[in-house]
Amino acid sequence: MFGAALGRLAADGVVAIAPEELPGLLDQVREAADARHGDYSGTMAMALAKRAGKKPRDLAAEIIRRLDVEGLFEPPGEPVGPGFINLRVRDDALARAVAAAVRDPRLGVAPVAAPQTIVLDYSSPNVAKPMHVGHIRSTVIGAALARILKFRGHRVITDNHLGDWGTQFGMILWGWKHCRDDAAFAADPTAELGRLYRLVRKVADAKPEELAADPGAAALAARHPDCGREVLLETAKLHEGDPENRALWEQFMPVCRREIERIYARLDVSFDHTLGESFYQPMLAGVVHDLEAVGLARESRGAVGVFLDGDDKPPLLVRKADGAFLYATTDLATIRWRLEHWKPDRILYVVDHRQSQHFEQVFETARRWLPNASHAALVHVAFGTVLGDDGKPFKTRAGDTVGLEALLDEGVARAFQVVTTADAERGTEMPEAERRRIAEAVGIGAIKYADLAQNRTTDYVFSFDKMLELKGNTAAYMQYAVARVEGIFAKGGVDRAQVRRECRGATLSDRRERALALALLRFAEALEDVEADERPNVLTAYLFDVAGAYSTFYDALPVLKAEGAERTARLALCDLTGQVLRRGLELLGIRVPERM
RNA sequence: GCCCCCGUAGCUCAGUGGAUAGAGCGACGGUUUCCUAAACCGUAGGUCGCAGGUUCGAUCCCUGCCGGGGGCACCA
Repeated sequence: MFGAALGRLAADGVVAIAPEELPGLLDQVREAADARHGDYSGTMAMALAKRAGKKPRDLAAEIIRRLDVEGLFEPPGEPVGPGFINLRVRDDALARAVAAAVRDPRLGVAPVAAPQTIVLDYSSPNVAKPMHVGHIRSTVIGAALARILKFRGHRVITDNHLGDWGTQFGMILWGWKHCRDDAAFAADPTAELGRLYRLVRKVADAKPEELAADPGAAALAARHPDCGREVLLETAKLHEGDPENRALWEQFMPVCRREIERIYARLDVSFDHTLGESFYQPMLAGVVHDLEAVGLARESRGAVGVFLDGDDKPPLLVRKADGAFLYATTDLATIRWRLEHWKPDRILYVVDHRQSQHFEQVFETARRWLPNASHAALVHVAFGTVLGDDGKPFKTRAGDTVGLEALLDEGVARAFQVVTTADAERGTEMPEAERRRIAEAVGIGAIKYADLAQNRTTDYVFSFDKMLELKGNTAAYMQYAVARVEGIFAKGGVDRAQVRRECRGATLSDRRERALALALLRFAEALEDVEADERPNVLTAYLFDVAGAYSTFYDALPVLKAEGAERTARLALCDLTGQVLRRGLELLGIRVPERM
């Protein structure tokens, strides 16, 4: 619409506009900052005025003169302020859009015009150690992005790049050989492997303050002063194909996998593929060889590295002096394999921001090494560190971290308390089994939401109290809005299919109806913005907006007691609200109870 | 020493070129003969770290400085 107007503007010789700057100018039509100014406003007149040799307001008037609002907007009035072109969506257009969206399975969200193949790499825990709170961000953000991109119409391939081949297995192997408890392993293999990992890690690191706090580890460290080196030896033996270590690895892997699968099930997280580091192990020697052959990598101080920025800057090491490969080697092998087998347009890595330099180096190396790498966008979707209440990083290696499962349990337990209290006060007498189900959805939803709602680039202060708060900007607020929608349909015995059929268009006489309708129809914009910079918090902000608009609407206007077309129209708004919130939460990986 | 990220209301954080900078929590004050008050409405609270620059316009872009965090060859 504006494109056509600007085209006519150029054709009429008012101002020259190059075709490539058109998208930028059209981007200058956006949601108005203040509802009093209308629904959307265009600001391109100010940008173009100088070049046109006109006052911004006069140029805005020229644009308005050439604007065909196509029945969607009220004809714009005079330019406002320095040259804003304010637009208000026509009520009848808004009403028709609501009627169309309410019976559209995609809720008015058109699939992208040019679908891409996108590989999404997220979660990627080290399977030898228990999952803890530090794993939640990559897992939850990655899974949400996967669902959103898929819904947008892309071909999404999710891949869990498991850490199943590194030094942490050397620790378990060493522990198994020196201090295993067979009875404990028989009873609970996961717990025993976890114990071994934590114990050996302390002994191998031999940090005085840690050992002082753990007499058992200290005694072991005293007997095995060379533990650190021996652990690396065990790792190297595994990598070289030593039969004993290989057999133990085969024995441990299913145990470790079962453990993380249980947590994924509880988080509603899944993957199309789980190709861990071990999968690429047979290709690593070839990777180093290739890099050397094309002159990218060379030997230095016994190791082999890729020197990207001259000899002064640290290289990207792909082989250690002892012959072992590093995670850079694996990452490069992974990129090559993915490009070859999946031919993606984009590969997204949802990984801690502390690894940004690593990814810069790996991506740059891949681009120089693999000709087809330049056709794919390699993107590090970085997120901030999970901090404790004290503001210090939640380090796996620090010892006493919160286990992920214990965290989920606590969230659910707190939610159960709230559900039970609310139920008692209200006298709804929900059976305990239902209250447990609701608590699971609300508790885990709260934890996921707290993570997703924050801009991923900033550090994330983990706090039970904050994430389990069930009021305000939380999953529970949205879930509650849906429950109130359901309440209306249940109470009124209303047939939703009939409402969808019969709705000819919402009557939008009240500003609160109008605000809700407008918010509901911006779903597609929100999802588009999420994709633009891989930020799920754009979607949480949007859903919070919708839920807020609905709460205001719900509080002020009767639905079931309304009559005729107005009743149908309000029911349609309720129905669409329920559908948008449900779909939005589903895309974030958050369950929605029928009532709460 | 080099590189990256962050400094916005008492607290936790959105917003990243546009009109009077927003939300949640906390504080204070209102709303329930009415579809779930886990709600709604209102009030108070800000030199957007500091200083320059670019721009018609800067919290947002550039430069410098101050403060905080992180990373910088054989862990991942």
